[in-house]
Amino acid sequence: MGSSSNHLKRPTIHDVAREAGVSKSTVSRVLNNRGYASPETIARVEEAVADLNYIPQASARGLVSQQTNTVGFAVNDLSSLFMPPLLSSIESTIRTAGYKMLIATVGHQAESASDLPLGPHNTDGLVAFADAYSNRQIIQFCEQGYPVVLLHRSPPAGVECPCVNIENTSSTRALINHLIRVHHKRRIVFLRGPKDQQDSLEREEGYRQALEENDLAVDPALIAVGGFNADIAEQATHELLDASVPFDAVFAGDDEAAVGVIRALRDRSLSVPEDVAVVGFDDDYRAADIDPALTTVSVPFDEIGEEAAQALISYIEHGHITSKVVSTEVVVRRSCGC
Amino acid sequence: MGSSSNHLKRPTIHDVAREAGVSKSTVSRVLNNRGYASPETIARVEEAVADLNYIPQASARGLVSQQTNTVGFAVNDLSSLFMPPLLSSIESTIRTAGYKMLIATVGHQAESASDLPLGPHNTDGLVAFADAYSNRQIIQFCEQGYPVVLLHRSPPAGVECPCVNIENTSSTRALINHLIRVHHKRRIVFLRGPKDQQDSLEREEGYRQALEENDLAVDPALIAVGGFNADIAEQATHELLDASVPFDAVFAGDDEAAVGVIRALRDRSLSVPEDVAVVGFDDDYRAADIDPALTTVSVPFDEIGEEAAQALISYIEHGHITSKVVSTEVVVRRSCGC
DNA sequence: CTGAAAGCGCTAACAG
DNA sequence: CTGTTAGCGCTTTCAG
Repeated sequence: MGSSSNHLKRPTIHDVAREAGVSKSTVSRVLNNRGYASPETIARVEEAVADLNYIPQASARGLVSQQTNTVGFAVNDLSSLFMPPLLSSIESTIRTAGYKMLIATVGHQAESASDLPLGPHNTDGLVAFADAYSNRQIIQFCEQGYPVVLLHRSPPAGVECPCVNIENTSSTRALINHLIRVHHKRRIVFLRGPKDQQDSLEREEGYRQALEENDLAVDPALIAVGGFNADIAEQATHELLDASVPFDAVFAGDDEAAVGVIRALRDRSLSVPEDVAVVGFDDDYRAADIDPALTTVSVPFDEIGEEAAQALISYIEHGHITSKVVSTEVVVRRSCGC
Repeated sequence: MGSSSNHLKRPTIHDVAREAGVSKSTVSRVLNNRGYASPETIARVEEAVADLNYIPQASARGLVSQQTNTVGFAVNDLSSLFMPPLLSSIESTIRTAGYKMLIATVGHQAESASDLPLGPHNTDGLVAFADAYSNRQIIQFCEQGYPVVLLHRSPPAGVECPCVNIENTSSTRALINHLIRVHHKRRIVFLRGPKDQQDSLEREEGYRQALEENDLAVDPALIAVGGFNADIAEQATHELLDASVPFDAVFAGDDEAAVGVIRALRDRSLSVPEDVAVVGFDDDYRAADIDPALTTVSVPFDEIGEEAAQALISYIEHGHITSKVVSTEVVVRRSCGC
């Protein structure tokens, strides 16, 4: 491997030292401005650095300092629509703090340890999205004292670990209440997200609470799986229709799924919101522009990303462990009937 | 920095060697399966590795091997809607090839070299999106023999460098021809993307060619800046309307801008496509679901990402330099009048 | 088949 | 204020 054509050897600190007529340690000192150095020495070193176009090698620094100045971001799927704001805010926050960002999609399976994609061997800490890492792995990280911040999930029992979550239950309750009280919907479908995902569980809880509050029974026939995914939700909607389960509204679990539900409904010549109201969760990029404009719950992904990144940095640098639940808010548009 | 609570020291190769009763070199050999080792030695080492939960430290490996097994992806903006498929395909391709992915947004300004976010000091190569890096920097990378693959842009004059681009001109020409020939549009606005961006330039060229082909003059009053951005495009549309420039169609430059154009038109009580046809470029996530469904040009971002990643890997590992133009295709929906 | 020894590029005491 | 001296954890000749 690594046999490209013309590899000009990159200059080392030694070359800079020679060029500037000083020792390596002096060069190191001025580069990290640690300790004093005479103004003219500094100038000579800086000139040599510029001349040779010298940049210190990250692995050499990392080896001696035992820090990578890199943080990881582990996700299950990079292609979700809320990733752009999330990634963008995390990246900019950690960059401002002087770190680099290593990204990996983690399949929850490849945990043969030997090829852990992100961990203490290559990062100073990481943000773990939802169920990218297993409980076992998270516990192990915590016990090792390796900084991890959980995103969209809570710590496993018994470990203390910073996390940032969103408010799911009460906003879902408000959303469903709107459907029931304002639009007089009675048979509301709920589409679950991926199995055991905390957001999905909490949204289901909000759904149940709203029904209860209004003395509506929870009909198991109205609960299906949308997987936070348009295709799965589209399919699920068709199945509900095929089974002749009567319903007058759908809470799709998230916006992605809502798009699938709307497609299926249209396909069956049902109109939204007249025949069936559809609501989502996330208020993603497209929510305001699709037809009909989607009633949903807005989630400030950029704020979440910034909080998570900030929490990680403060954990890494000061050992502070801080958690946060960011609030969300119902956004009423046309798809609910308004 | 780095003073978290309870840092249990991670095991080193030395600990594994002691635990397994062999030397460090033997452990290294079995871990990288280089050279022979007796089956029982292998077993003992593997057991020790598992027991101690040992993972080799990336910087130590990198220092000695002079490879990081990491590639960079440099973008100007992580929050674009085509990032998810692009990131996802790049990440999965390079992960399959055994690399990690370091991501950075590069502001084209912070090139004080000393803090180059991605470069030979921390990666084995990188994919550079559009104008994330300046010509000067790209040339320097090439001269150093540092592998760079350009995405959505061509190499600066004089350097040879793999790149993957999309077909802009002919698909734009086809798109505009459709507006002219099928829908009899005569005054078609073109909204430029970011200054000097190659995609924007090529799309403008396609626009001009189509007009010429149909003996229509290019009216400078119909060319404005949409910046590949909804807000800017919305604003630009309002300005055109305010200036009473007559037009019957808009090619927004990309889908993002098209959404902004549609918003502005609606705001002025103009109907799309009846009063004004609107077309975009990219066929992003929302294009099919907005109102009206957007006529656009579909761009296979996942294919592009995979090609770029593949090109980079083959450059890094074999020194092969291969370029590619991926083809795009007009997708006719409702917003053009169909 | 395995161990000893050297060194990757850098930083961090410690003297001067 | 600056140079000398040790390593950081790992891979890799080179002997055995």
